[in-house]
Amino acid sequence: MSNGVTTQTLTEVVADHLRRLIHLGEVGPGDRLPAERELAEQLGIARLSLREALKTLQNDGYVEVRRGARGGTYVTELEAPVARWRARMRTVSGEFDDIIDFRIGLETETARLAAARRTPEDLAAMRTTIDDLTVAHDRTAFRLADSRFHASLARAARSSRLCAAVESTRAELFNTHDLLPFIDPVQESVDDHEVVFRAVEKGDVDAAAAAMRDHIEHTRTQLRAIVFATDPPSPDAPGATTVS
Amino acid sequence: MSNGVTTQTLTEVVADHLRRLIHLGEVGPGDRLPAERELAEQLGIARLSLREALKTLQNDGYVEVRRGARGGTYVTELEAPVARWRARMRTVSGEFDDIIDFRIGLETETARLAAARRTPEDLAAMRTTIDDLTVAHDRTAFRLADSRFHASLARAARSSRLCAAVESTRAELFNTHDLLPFIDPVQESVDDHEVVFRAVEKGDVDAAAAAMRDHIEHTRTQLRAIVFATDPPSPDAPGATTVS
DNA sequence: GTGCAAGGTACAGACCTTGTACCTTTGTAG
DNA sequence: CTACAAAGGTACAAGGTCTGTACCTTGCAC
Repeated sequence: MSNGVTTQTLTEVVADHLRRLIHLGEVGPGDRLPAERELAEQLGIARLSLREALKTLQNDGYVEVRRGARGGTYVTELEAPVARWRARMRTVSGEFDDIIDFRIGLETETARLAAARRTPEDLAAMRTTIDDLTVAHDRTAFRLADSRFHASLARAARSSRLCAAVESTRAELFNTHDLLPFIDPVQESVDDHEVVFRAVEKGDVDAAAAAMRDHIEHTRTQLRAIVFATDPPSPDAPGATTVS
Repeated sequence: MSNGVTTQTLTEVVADHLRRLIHLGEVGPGDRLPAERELAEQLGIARLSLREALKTLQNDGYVEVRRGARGGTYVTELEAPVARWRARMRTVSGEFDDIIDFRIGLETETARLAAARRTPEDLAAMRTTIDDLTVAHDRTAFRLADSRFHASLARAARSSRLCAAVESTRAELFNTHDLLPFIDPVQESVDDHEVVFRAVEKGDVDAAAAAMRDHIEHTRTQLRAIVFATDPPSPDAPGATTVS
């Protein structure tokens, strides 16, 4: 009738959770995570379970752990994970476009609903994230503001499922700005967000959906150029099957 | 920084898996599941784990278990789960529209991509499911054909994420045809599918998306009437907090 | 060089999952 | 009406996972 089912271990769940926070930019390179005991309590798990998850992230090159006073768990520059992600996008056929197509489905509808349902408070929240985006002076700040913009849009759409799915899907992509030196794509991206915002503000559902589609297609183009560049900035994997 | 994380037990995962098969119509009222030993092997789990999951489904009124020769696990008429689902949709504010909105986002994009990418084989597969739909003579057959239509569309869209998400979301709704005696909504539904199919066949992406949107809005209307009817066909729960 | 705030390690108890063996119920063939 | 076979029902021991608790080690700051 059907095939296998399995459970994840707590360690895996926690590792995924933390990885997602990093991918979404909630914590970025150089940041320190809370102390183990504290974080374990926040997550409602035993310290050992957390430690195992951190071990995984350490092996994957997401964090490094230092002992002693001023010790703790610090997010790395993410070179290794980015290289592995890039190798995977090149290797696994269709994966890249699959994610982008999915995002388009989710986010165009989100934009549409947001345009129909947004309150003045929603608009204010979105405005703030766009302002943050404009003044962002480094990758981490930019990425975080970007995530927050899409999240505030999803909140304005009043759809918890869209909200959750948008976030999950964003977490599957490293943001452009982790892959490139912090340069020109930025202005285009800021403009895109502005266009979406204006349409949502006006309450023009079709324009909002169209603007969002354009924005994500721009992202597709940018990312594709980086992922499939023949001149690779790859610090690690050659092109082989480093896929986990 | 964030809140709790947990794992599911195998029992929960298996129960969800089986519940989903029932919701999707892969097995319907009166059907018998494979014998415990056999099913456990298919799923790659111990018999005890499966038994615990079946116990859950039994308590929830999805299946009944009979002993002896000709014994086994049989899917019920689903009255209790449907009543509980209905109570929940009435009670949890916004849940109902949340699910429908999400479906619209997923399935309009699916239709759009399917129209752009479908091969002759895809069209043939879709045609088959529509034919099944037309000649379906009972709830179960209808529901299964309906699920299959949407699945074949998602396959034509060549997007594994959309495919998976469409299926998951469909599993969150009991199909209309479990909620009503088998009557008039059917013809409208068949026509809707036909319209979507024609647009996909023609390769008209906008028409396909629009047709799908209309179809799901029709479903919303139908379902809403049933869920929020003041004259309840409720065989079980009054209207109270039977929500699990 | 002492204090202290981290991470590192160890261990026992509770719970989950598995594999295996055996018992009970019940329809039906002979 | 008896015996068989095909199901579910029960029991148990071994191994894995998660938790709580206690204690050790490292290395910065004063």
